[in-house]
Amino acid sequence: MSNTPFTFASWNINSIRARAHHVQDWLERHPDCDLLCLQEIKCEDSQFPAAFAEAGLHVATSGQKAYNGVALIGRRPFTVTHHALPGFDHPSARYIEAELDGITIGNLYLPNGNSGGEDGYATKLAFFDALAERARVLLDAEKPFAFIGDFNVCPTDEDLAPGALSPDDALVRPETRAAFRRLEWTGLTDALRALRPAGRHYTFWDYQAAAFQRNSGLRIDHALLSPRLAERLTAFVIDRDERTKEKASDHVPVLVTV
DNA sequence: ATGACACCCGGAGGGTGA
Repeated sequence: MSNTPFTFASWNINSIRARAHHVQDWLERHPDCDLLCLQEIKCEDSQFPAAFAEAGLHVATSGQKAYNGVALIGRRPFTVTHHALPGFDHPSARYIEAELDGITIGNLYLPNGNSGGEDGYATKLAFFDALAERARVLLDAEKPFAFIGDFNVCPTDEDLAPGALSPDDALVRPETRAAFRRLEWTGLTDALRALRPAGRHYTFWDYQAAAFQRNSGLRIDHALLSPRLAERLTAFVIDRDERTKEKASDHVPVLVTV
C-alpha cells in the first residue's frame, strides 16, 4: 500500500449496454478515479461493451444474462482475487474482488430482498453473513480492504427520505439493519458517516413519482473500510449531478479517496 | 389501494428493481 492518493468509485449503472456512453463520459471527467466498480451491468461477460478495453482501460466482469452482474474498470492493471463471494452459494453474479496497489476492493451488489418471498429475503441475509465472514478473513490476513457497492440497505432512518419506503421494505427492515451493523462490527467504517456523521445524503432516487425532483431518495450505495484504510480516508463524494442526465441510472456514482 | 418508470427477454407482457 503506497502513500499516494487512491480513488475508487461505485456506480449501479442499471444496464451497462444502455448507459456505456454515460460511463465513458464520466471516466473522462474523472481522470483521478483509479478503479470504478459497477453493479447491475445486466449482461453476460461477452456482452460487456468492448469500448473500454479498446480505450486502454483494464476490465474484469462477473456477469450473467439479463440481471445483476458486476464489473471493474481500472486505469492500471489489477489482479482479480475472486469472481464470486466465498460462502454465498447462490448462482447470481453479485461480487467481484480485486487487488491493486496493495489494497483489496470487494465490489458487491447485495440482493434487494423484496422479491421471492421469505426465501428471497433469506438470500439477502445470507449475503450479509458471507460478507461478514469475508471481512473476518481479510482482517485476519491484515489486508487493507474496502467493500463498496449497492448494499440495498438504508442503515438508519436518516438514510431515506421520509415516506420513501414502507416500514416493512427489505431495505429498512430491522433484521436488515442489524445485519449491516453486524458487518460494521467486524471492525469496518462507513466512509460517508466517518466524514459526515449526520445529515441526509442520498445515492438513489426512484424513476417514479418525480422522486429526484422531490429529493425523495435513499442512501444505499456505501463503502465500508478496513481500519488501515479508514485512517487514510480523505474524501467521500456523491456525484449527484449525474442523476440529472438524460436516461440516467437511478443510482449516482460515489467516490472514495484514501 | 394503486400506479407511476426503466431495464431485461422476446417479439406480448411478465419479472425485477427499491
